Amino acid sequence: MTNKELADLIFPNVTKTIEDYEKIYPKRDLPEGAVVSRFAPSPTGFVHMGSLRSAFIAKKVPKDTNGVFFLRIEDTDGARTVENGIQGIIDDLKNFDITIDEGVISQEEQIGSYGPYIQSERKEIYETFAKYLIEQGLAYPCFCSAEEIDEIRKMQELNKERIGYYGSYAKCRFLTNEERAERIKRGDPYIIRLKSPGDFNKKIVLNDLVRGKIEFPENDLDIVIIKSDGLPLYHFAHLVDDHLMRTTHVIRGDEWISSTPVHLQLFQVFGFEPPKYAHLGTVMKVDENGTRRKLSKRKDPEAAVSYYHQKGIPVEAVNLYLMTIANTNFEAWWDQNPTLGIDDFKFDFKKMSVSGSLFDLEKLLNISKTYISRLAATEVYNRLLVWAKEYDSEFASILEKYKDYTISILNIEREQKKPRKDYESFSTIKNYIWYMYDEYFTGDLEYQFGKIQDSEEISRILKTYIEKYYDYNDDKETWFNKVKELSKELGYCTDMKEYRANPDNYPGSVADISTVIRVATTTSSMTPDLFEILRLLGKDRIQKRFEKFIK
RNA sequence: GGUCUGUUGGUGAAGGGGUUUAACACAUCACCCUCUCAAGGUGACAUUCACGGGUCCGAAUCCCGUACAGACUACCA
Repeated sequence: MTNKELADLIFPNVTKTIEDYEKIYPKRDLPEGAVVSRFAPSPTGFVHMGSLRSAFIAKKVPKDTNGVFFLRIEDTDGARTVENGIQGIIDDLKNFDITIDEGVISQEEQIGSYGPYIQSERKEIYETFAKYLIEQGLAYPCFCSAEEIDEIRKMQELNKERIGYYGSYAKCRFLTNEERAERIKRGDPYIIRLKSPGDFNKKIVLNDLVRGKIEFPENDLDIVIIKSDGLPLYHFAHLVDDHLMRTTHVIRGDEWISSTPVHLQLFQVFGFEPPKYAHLGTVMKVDENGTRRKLSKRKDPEAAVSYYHQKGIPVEAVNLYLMTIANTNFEAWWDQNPTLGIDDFKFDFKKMSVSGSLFDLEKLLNISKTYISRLAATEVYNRLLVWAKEYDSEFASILEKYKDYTISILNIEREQKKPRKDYESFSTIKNYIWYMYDEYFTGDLEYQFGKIQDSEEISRILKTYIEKYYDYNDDKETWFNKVKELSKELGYCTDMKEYRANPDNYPGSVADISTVIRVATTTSSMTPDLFEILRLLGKDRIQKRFEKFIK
């Protein structure tokens, strides 16, 4: 029995050939140096910070080179697939401004002419490639059961040999085509394995874009290419898809590095030019007990990309952070080119850290703070509103009701050379400005007075201030001079240097007087510029808030 | 067990044989500025690059070994 006959027996319905597919998916017509890259997750639901980082880089490189970035869904394992998993991935990518040129854009819809981009829809293509291999005698059906494989492994462990289906352990490799055909006809379950041409004693070199030259022994394992459910295994799907989709760069996590010899071999067997590989270090995190470990979707809320969306951390800030951990020279560049954005920066694989970087939420928040501080107040308002509409509808309605007022609040200490950096995310803004709204300034409030606690004294300060000194029309300088006059009248020190030198000579200073006014109007001793706050609040509200303390 | 990879301050890291007394950034601390806070400014923060050998006039940088960590070693991706 010939290999061709065996191949026809196994894949009777395959009518197309590899050549046919080469024509259907021709070489891409792209400018010199254009990179075609992809993000290829399993539909397990959410995108993890580490995957987002991969997706970010996989998108960035084509963007820099006028190439193509596509999204492929790797759903060949039913056990991993989650309901609405595809939608979850699409949403997460969308939320982080990772737009695709080709691929899956919704549960039902795909764009691009190199599809389908969902692996379960490509079964026929994989079969065509597998059939070719069988015809060439480069693949064979394997009838070994899970138990048999298990036994082989145990024996190998016992003999301290390399584990796997190879050499003389690859029992089904030695079956004749007649035996194979007979068992297939008999209905024995089987899978398809590659007849590996590799030699473990020979070396194969991978030129990784991030790590440089890595030497491996050749793969001599007869790996599974088609499972019993008829779907391909990752390695085989990668070969078929990335060849046909004309991927030039495979950018993926470094957990794949060990299987690259298999992938290289597969490309060699077909005579295809392999893509370039870039293996990215794992994103780590420090555990409670101080050890490093992979950022975990289960244990670390900050690992889920949706966390940032919920927190209202601007996408740009997350991207800026990803860029700083992706390319070590980005931060310095950004510092020198504050007006330029990520798009103006050219990514370089050589400027990547090889070992896994530690995920630093604090640094991300710092970047976020800086980013928000550089936005115009109206921009902050608009984005705050978008966030609030999704996560805090009560706040959203207040924001809408007092639009101009809110913008003025957000503008405090903003339009200056070094803007104030208070807000790390949209979700925290409310904590900083709630007291500006009467809707929130009700009920039992907790006032945190400073040095001056005596209620008689507080009453006296506020009463004198509002009756004698306060004038809505004062400018900032006049306003503060009046606070000083008030302090003087009540016996407090108006010169901070003098006060610090001789604190015992005074009951307190102008700072303490300011604090009383500040706390009475806001409950907090820590606020932005008090003059601005008083001006925005207006006399009526100030008076009303003072009443609580004036006897 | 095998195969790969990595290890520079609290963190991200630069530097790949000699102008590095190890850049820069985040964090921390101190001081300054200052009506509070934030911001900003100034300064402090690794006598040393996991450890042990070797090569060299000279090593964080090259070589060997050890330790530790991670990945892979599935009909998962």
